[in-house]
Amino acid sequence: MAANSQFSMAVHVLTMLACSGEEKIKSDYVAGSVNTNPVVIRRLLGQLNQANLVISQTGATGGTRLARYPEEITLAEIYKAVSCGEVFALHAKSPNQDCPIGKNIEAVLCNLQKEMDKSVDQTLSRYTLASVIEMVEQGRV
Amino acid sequence: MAANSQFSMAVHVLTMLACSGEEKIKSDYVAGSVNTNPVVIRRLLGQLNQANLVISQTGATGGTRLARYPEEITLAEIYKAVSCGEVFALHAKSPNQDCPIGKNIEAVLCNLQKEMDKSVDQTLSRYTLASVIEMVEQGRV
DNA sequence: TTGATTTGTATCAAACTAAGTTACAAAGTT
DNA sequence: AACTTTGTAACTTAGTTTGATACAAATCAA
Repeated sequence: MAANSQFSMAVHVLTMLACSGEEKIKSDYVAGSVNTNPVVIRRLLGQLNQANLVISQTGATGGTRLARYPEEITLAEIYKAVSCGEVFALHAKSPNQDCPIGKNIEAVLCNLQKEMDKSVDQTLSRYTLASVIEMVEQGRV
Repeated sequence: MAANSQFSMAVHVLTMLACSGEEKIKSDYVAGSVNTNPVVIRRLLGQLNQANLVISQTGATGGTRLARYPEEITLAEIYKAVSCGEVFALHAKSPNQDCPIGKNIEAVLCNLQKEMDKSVDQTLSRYTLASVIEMVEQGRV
């Protein structure tokens, strides 16, 4: 399965917004840097808006800017905003409940899933948008 | 995007094999418990076979059994065997290289990706198939 | 007020992926 | 030789993602 690339795009877009400070940026401009369609960007910004990460404005001088300072936005928040928030999925179809393993495995996996999500969250919480900008500016790898 | 459910299925299948000890199990039987098609199971077992987690045999008395003891198989190995091994994907299309952010963001994300993968690996390494069986048997949640 | 611009969203098509199904060759047992 | 099971190819179906077009609603400037 192809992993979600929306998170990468979101970090990219938010980094651009962060670098523009208070100035509002247009979806057309962002689309140019991300190399995609403006509507794709607006859809993504819609999700980030719902998560209170950005503020958008319609109209002639409209556009989008960050809702908070880059130091106050962690990558964990961004991940939560655009991902299903699950590293792996539980069974699509429920297992056969007559099988003793099938009956109990789901609960075990569900707990494991929660633990994984916590682990991912902790790792991503160590970074803020500000730290990403630093790395990008320094060309550090 | 929908996360991969193959890992869940793999853990389920391997738990069944573990509970059967040395006895070989047929894909038809497994399919019944997982509630899917035998060919789907055989495809999955093919991946697990390539990762040296199971051993299969064709023929009238054929089937599949674990290649190692359940204590020696970690969930991290299973995850690696059936997943792309990436929590999130990098940009599908490469960003615009004329943009200073687009130019450097990929390297930063790539490093972050590696760190995430390591974090996931560490968490899953704490569990073996044997510990999963314990949890399933105890109906512990 | 009018015209221009931009977001937000609906709708559609194309591309891709995953899952399920059928079919059958190859391997192994009796 | 007859039977069973895996391994795999080929195809269909369903679901998701991406890209594109279109347009209403919001906002600003003249």
